[in-house]
Amino acid sequence: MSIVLLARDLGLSISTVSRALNGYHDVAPATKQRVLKRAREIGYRPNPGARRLKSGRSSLVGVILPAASDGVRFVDSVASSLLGGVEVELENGGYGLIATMQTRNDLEREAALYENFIKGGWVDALLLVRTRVTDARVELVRKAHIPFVTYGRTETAEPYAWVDTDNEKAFYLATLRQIEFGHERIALLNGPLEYNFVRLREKGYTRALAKHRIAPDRLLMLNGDLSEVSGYALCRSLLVSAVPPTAIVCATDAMAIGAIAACRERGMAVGHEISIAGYGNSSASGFCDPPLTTIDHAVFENGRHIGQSLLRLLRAEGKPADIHYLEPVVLVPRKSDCPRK
Amino acid sequence: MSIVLLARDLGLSISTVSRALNGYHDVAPATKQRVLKRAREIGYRPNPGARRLKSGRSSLVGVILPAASDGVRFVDSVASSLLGGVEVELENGGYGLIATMQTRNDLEREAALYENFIKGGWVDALLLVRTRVTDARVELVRKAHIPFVTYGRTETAEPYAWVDTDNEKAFYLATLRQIEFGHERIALLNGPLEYNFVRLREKGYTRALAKHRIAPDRLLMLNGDLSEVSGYALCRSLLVSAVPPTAIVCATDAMAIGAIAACRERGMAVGHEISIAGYGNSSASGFCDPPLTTIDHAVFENGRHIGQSLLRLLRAEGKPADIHYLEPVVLVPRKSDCPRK
DNA sequence: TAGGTTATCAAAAACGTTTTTGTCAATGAA
DNA sequence: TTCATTGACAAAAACGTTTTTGATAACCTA
Repeated sequence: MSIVLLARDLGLSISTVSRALNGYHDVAPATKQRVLKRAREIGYRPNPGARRLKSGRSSLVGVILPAASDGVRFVDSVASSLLGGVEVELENGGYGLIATMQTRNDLEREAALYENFIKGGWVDALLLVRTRVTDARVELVRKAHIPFVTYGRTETAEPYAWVDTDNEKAFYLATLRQIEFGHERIALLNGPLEYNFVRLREKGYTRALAKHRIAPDRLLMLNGDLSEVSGYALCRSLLVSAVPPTAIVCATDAMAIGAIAACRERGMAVGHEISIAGYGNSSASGFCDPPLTTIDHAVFENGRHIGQSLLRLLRAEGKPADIHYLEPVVLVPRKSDCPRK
Repeated sequence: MSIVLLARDLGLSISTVSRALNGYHDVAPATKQRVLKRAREIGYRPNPGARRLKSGRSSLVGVILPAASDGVRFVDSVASSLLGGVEVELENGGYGLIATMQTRNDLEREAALYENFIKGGWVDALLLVRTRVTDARVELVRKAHIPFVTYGRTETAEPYAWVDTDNEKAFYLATLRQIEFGHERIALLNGPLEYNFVRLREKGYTRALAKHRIAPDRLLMLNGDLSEVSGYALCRSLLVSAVPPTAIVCATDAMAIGAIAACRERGMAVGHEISIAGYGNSSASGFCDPPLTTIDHAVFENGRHIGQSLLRLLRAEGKPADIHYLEPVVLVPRKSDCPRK
């Protein structure tokens, strides 16, 4: 019964107080200031449940963070910066960010989880991360008529708002660098094919090969989860193959670090006898041996773009079809890759 | 107007439907089943705002994830597993977990953030992570009369519910191992002293030294943030000092990896000429060169304990003073540490 | 001066639940 | 038979907002 107390304290009606607080124009500037001041003094906080119930708005944006248990983590390295950026922008716009965890990676339960989260009515908009090539969530959320932006693109007919890193360019650059080093047998250690960014990286890789008329070799394009273990195992299998690659580009720095370990195990000098590149410019990438040539991209900035996009949608300042941002990437040359021997 | 539609559809009163849904005993078993069945068919979901408004319960537990920008990250490696465990347990108990981000590490703003989050009334209970030696949040949350459990302990007079990893034991073990290797000048690369786990690790370290009557040397106990960069810089400063250590125990695997890089730079063979140990058993720790001797602990299990503790508090099945869990740790010996030369 | 417009505030009706209180019949005990 | 008890449901009052609709006085304009 908080706004009534505030109103009583001020000798005003509840409605006037409410309208003053919400910036309506039919309240005198003087009283508006008086209300604002007293509200601050008294520490008044509108009950979000009541506000949500009446107005239908919660001033909250939601995100569901994918599972961590299956090795394909999101919460880890990237999310921290990304969500930080989102939060910073949303805060400026008077919105908050809440996240909930997705413990299992089960498509059936995923739909139910999103359904619950949306219909639950906790949030005014949604952020979708880790988009798949075909992603049922996009349709599900669209049907719920709730504004959303995706981090990463997906294949769908209808236009939607997205922010993405230029994965295709990243692997085009990384692969091109290996080709310019004289490599022809270049392996790609990629992630699970269901994810859209994995496809884009493959596309960038093959485009670079095509530019130099190198026929892509299916045996050199491997998929794992994004971890060190996976990078180690895949690289190991490559090294014992009939015609091993002379260069390897990896979908994550973690995979590259695993690959380096596999090479070391077989006595191959990475950065001399074999060329390896990673992706992400993780904090570890500069300190492994040899320091990793990798791709840097401004995740925090990306988060800010997402936040801004969400605000535009929430304020109906733009159509989803017009809201896109492709984050540039930059190659960070270090010592893990080298000219062909 | 959803429950009224359901009630009308069933030919029952709103109150009966509500009481059936909430498991009260003054509704006939037959009608209860009928209501439950129809509710499922129709996809009825009680409006959480209205429920919260009326009953004061939201069935949600909240956690505020500390800043990521200052290098002392939490969201990264640990939180992913921890929150996964929390979520799994809460789900069993009919509760959800929501998180919000703390973008800046400003104590003033932190208080306001917690105040807002609690008074906002979104959650029924709170999880506090990354506890400091003296932590104002604990008092703040206690005064708000909302159940909470901390991950990590703190110094406070009043009893509270906590779950913690045995940091003291971990560094006792790690240091003891170095002593048994014959080392006497053992450095400790620790985190920011404000955090309680940092103090506990220092305590374990000094206890091991004391056991073998080695006088602790303040010059060997360094503090940084938990990153590779920091580990690199601190190790570097140690190596150029008058009497460099022969062994280094680090507060994180990341720091250890940075330290290894510093040693490599000076041509020192880690695992032969110098002994280094990490903490956390991160996925990278097994793949760096040399593979890292480190401390493993079951973060996910820890999360489950937190979830269970929260449920006990929410159901008033226990007093905070009785709810404690100290997670055991185990040393994972690998190749980065070695006997003194 | 009369009529309409505007500025400022108030009254009251919602929003969708939960919970308190009440009703009514059936049951049991005396 | 009578009166208290119980079992199963319903009516209605909240919870704390926002929003629609009204009301009053002050201000214009002709």
